[in-house]
Amino acid sequence: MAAMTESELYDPARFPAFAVTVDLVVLTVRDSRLSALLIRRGEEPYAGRTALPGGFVRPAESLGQAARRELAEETGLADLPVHLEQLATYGTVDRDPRMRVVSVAYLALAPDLPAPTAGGDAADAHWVAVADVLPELFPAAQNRAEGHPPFAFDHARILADGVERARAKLEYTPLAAAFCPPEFTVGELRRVYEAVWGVTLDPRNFHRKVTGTPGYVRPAGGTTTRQGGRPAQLFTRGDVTLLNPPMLRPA
Amino acid sequence: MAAMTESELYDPARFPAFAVTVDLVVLTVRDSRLSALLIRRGEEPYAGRTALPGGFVRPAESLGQAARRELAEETGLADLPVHLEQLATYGTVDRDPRMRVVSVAYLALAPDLPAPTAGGDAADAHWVAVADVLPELFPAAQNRAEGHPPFAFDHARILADGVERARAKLEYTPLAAAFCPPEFTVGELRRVYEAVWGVTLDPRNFHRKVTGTPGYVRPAGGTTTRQGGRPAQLFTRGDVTLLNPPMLRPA
DNA sequence: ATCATATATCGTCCTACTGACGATAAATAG
DNA sequence: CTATTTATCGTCAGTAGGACGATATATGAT
Repeated sequence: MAAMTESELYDPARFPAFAVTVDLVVLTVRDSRLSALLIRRGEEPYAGRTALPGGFVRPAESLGQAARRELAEETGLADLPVHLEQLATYGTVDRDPRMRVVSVAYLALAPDLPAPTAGGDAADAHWVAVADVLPELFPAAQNRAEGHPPFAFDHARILADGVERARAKLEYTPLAAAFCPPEFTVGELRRVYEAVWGVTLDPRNFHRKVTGTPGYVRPAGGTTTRQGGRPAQLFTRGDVTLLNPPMLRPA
Repeated sequence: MAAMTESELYDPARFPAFAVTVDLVVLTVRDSRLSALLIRRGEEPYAGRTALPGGFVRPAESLGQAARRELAEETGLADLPVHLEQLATYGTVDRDPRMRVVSVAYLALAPDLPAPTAGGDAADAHWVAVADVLPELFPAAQNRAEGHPPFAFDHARILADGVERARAKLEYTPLAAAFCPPEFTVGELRRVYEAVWGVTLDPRNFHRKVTGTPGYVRPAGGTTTRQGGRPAQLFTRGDVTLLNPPMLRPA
């Protein structure tokens, strides 16, 4: 039995080839709303449907390299300080009607970009508020229950998985700062949590929590009045990778 | 540009095929030690090296189905009540010298099995204490620093990633019970945490924590004296999927 | 039988963290 | 000049968690 399994392993004819793609869940916070970078498909299958940016992995690049390349192509900006991590891999038999495709999804968290869709391939990419396309992820908001356009492939699930991953990571890592510019205020950081989690947080307790968690943020020296009201101190990202104690989502 | 990308997408000749495999990180707790199911490779490449069980994904099965099939083949026991979840996907260009292989790793958590390696393909599979092959994951133990056999491919990293996933999941999910038989004692559950995290926990505080977390465990009615000492109450798994409050690893 | 030992379980004390919320500071809008 | 907005500091009570004492009930040794 074991020998037969080994012979099967090494016989490429018995194990047909797969196409491998990367799909990107690129999230940002715009106007206090969690938003995703989405495209509209121009060709079959699923022509006209909303989809995640992505593409085939090339023979000479690793999965992570493919994800970074696609990200640079779709956002039109290379070498961005965006956080990129693998999300999950999707390999249902008939998720693509043309051939057997295994898709490795990546999650990217970006600050609100100055030129969101400037580049070439990014011509048809645009930011969409997640609450408008997946309202079930924001039960607190009054869901207008509008019929939003269906997604291509299993991209609705991938996007939902990416949002859930981001929500979980905000709890115990300092990744919320990845949604902010290099210098940010406590209020801006709080609005990130509120947008991603779909909740409202007490500004006073949040301020105490952030400034009291060692290594989360470091004073940058200046102040700003970007948001109106009393000027707020500017901070930069700290150096910890794990928040202790963690930020807890309200039950 | 966008049109050219689309034409690339649909031209199978320009995007060569990948082989797709699943690799399994199967963990259990035996004799109070975290152990993994490992095999010894019989053929090149990496003949003689230690490796994770796994194999090629078949054309008609999904990734999860392939993982369950391999698990059944390797453990020799089908329909086991083991927890199985996707871990991560590894796709470095030259991780396999024969061809371009993308491997989707799965994490399985099992109670100590009565017949660990009974089945056919499982002839050369055996349980190995993780601390013996990856001592750097257990800095608290006095590392005997023995040269352990090197792993095939990138399986050392995959195993390490699986252990780290398991460690994290014990904190905020009731998955520790997946290492226990259907009925277990608080002490047995504590030894799971101690084995996986590589720490010692205060039995009194642990008992208070577990019995005080709503939905984690439910009294089964009987008692047992499996471990010697005063008889302990038996419990079964509760119905929550998220522990609140979570079990916290000692800093 | 008695004692040593091992495990299980309950309780106490103290500190840290958190949620609810009052109060003050400093900008802008009218 | 006043209302409004955002930022920041404090207070207070309830909860959770680490350290650890005390007791209960089994097995194994003498």
